[in-house]
Amino acid sequence: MTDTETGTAPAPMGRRERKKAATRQAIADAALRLFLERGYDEVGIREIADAADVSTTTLFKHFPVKEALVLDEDAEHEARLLAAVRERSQGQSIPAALREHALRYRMAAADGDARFTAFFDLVNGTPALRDYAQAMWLRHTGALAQAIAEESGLPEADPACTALAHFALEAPRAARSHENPREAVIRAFDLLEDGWQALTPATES
Amino acid sequence: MTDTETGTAPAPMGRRERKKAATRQAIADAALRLFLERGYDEVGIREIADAADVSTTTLFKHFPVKEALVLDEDAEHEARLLAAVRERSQGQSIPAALREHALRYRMAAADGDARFTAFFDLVNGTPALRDYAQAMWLRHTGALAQAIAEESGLPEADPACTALAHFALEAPRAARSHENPREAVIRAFDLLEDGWQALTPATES
DNA sequence: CTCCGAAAGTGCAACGGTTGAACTAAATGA
DNA sequence: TCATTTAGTTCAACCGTTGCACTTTCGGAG
Repeated sequence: MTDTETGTAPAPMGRRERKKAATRQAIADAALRLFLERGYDEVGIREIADAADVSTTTLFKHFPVKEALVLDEDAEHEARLLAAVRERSQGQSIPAALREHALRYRMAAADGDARFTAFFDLVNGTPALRDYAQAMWLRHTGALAQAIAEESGLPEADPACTALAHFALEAPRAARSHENPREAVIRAFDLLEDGWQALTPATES
Repeated sequence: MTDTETGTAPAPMGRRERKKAATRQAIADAALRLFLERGYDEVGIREIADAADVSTTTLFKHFPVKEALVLDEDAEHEARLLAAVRERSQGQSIPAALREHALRYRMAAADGDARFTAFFDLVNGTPALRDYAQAMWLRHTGALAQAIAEESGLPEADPACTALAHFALEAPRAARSHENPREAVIRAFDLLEDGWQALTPATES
């Protein structure tokens, strides 16, 4: 959340952009603090704007919708997703790499620090945020499908690539209803793994 | 849409329930007419209520949200879905049966009558309605997973059943981005077909 | 038959997210 | 230095949705 040295902007920004970024950060901070304190649905937009000392109009100039106050569109997420496929270890299949990624980045790890866990719980405990997050992941379907096509040697337009991409991104959601989501995700990827193997003509490098 | 002899209520209703049903129908008719004329987003709730000569409060007593004015929760949809699995032809695999169902009931057929096509286009051309419809389908995941478990002999709690159910229901959406969605759906189910075959221990009847 | 309670419907006011319009103020760059 | 951007403001509204208090009307039990 606190973007301390996230390396997002090593480019020297002018006073203007710095102020803009500061305002944005102030809004996001205020929002997250209030949400964690009282719950997403119990905090209104106007209240957040007040806490950050801006007008609601300004708030919406920085974040298109309320959910975005919590879930920032992050280019890193997509980068990591594609990297998981492209830079997978030797001999690892594409579905296996995607499973690893899903387990690492989308299933709550009981160990992480408290701040992160609280954030995770906030998202997972609020339907609006859950849905928004899932929709964000799905927006990477096209890019992921393309990466899969390149890595597998299948024609880029092969719908099988899109299908694998979409299913892989949906797997965590499908697993959500089970007692043990991690196990369920693993099993879901078993399905994809076997199906993919049958579909792909042993072209993998 | 017009439930002329849909067989939904052969039970003799009292005057009261008949009036209620009539009001509901009047609202739905007015809404659909206006939506088709001017587009979903261009018609407000208050206007629909006026057209049906009821108050907005009454409208919301019949339909929980705006989208429901177009997409009625229909028990038949789930029944057909489960029947597709349970009453599939001899030797047909479960994924194959699901593919058939998806192609038949979820991909626009260019031939059908104009009224139906217009309705289909309205839904598919309005993001809010598309999403709502997809969410409705996904609500059948649990029931479908159970049916799959029964038919396949896998333990009912096996996440693979949920995974197959979820993926099958998501397939049409995954195919949406392609030029030829039908072909894309077919290919998506190839993936599931092969994966399922590998997972299932030849227990099928 | 009558009367009571349930349920349909009404009217109105409000809330919360979101948008538009008209405007101010500050930073930028020529 | 001046003109152009553009972040930010203020205010008012829209839209979906909900709550409240109230009326009407049907249905059933005494």
